[in-house]
Amino acid sequence: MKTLTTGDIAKFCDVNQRTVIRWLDKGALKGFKLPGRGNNRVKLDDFVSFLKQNGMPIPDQLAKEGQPKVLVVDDELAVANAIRRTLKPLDVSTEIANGGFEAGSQLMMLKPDLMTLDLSMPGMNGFDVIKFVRSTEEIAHTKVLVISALNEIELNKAIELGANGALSKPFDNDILRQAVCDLLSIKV
Amino acid sequence: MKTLTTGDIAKFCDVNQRTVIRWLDKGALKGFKLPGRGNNRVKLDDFVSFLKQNGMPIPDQLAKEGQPKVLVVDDELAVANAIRRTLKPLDVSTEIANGGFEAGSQLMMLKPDLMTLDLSMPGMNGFDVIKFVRSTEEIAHTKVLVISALNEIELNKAIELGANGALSKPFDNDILRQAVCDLLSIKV
DNA sequence: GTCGCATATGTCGCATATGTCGTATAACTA
DNA sequence: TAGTTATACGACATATGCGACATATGCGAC
Repeated sequence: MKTLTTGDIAKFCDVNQRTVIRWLDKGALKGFKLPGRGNNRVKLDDFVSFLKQNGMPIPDQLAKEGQPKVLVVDDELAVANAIRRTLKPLDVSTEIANGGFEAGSQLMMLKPDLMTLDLSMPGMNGFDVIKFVRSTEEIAHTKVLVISALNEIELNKAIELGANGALSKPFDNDILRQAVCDLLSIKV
Repeated sequence: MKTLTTGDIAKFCDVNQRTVIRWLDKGALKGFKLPGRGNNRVKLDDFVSFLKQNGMPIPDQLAKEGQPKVLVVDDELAVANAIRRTLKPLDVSTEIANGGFEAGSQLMMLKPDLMTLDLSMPGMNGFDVIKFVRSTEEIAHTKVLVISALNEIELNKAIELGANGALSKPFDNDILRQAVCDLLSIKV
């Protein structure tokens, strides 16, 4: 578990260390204290969410944590790779899950900002996945973008269940990029 | 009784080992010394209460409290329920995952102490699951008990890949209970 | 604009916690 | 047994928390 000291944070934010300590005292930034004299430590994740929450720039060194994470769920590796390739120009990190087990484990491990979801995969019901995401607190905020060859009616059903968007397969690259950017509030 | 060295604790807390020794000297952290040159050991329980007392985050690797958690992975609900029923008399909590997605998400969410695994499920390769568990730090300690209708050769392959045990389906209730107890070091 | 106020942030000094390094040796591994 | 790794500890360097005070910032009123 990587942690940061007040000094580290002061450098990252280009502020005085005293100020960081005050943020911690006030509770603006979440942290904990070592038993000695109460030296502060902040978990890397907490720091990154603090930065995001305040719209502060994320240092290059932490950029990997800062980039929005996208999980591509599709059992056809060719399709998954095509999606990844399409998203390449964007400032996001993408992971591929080509099976139900991988999808589930990666979803809970990465807690991605957005997942693209194929509705029809062997041994896995896409609609159930949407319901699961929406009802599981830790990932409830995850945007779900359905990419499916199913008809309009099914796509609408996905939206009703809580998906944030739906594209029919085959998809247009530009439209996919646009949809992802819209959902993540980043520029193309 | 599981104990930790100063080095272990230093890693967990992301602190210098020298500091851990000072905590021990000062009595902030309870421990005892080996007869040799006085190398320190800390009981796991003492370390956990130390973390709690100081409001420090507890690595989920150590979070274990209460009943051991068992995750039953099987696509046939009847089988899964049978396993759960068999384990009912034991002092464990059981959850069922009857699909690849559920298996993956529950595995990462619960981080169970033991999972029973059906090797042949639609859209999911049991061997890959074993490899995944063994190579993923957060759950590498999870015991894997394969329960499969496949032949001996396949079961052995599972063991070689890192499964902690393998039973052929249909299973004998007593043998299953015994296997689970052995792996979790609890009494029947 | 600028005046004034409330508040956030910067600066300084001190006591002390934590990090670093080197060395002798315990503890582990085969 | 021999070789490897981990550990304790002293001594020193650096970082940290905090109080007290100085300065900067945002913002409404005029």
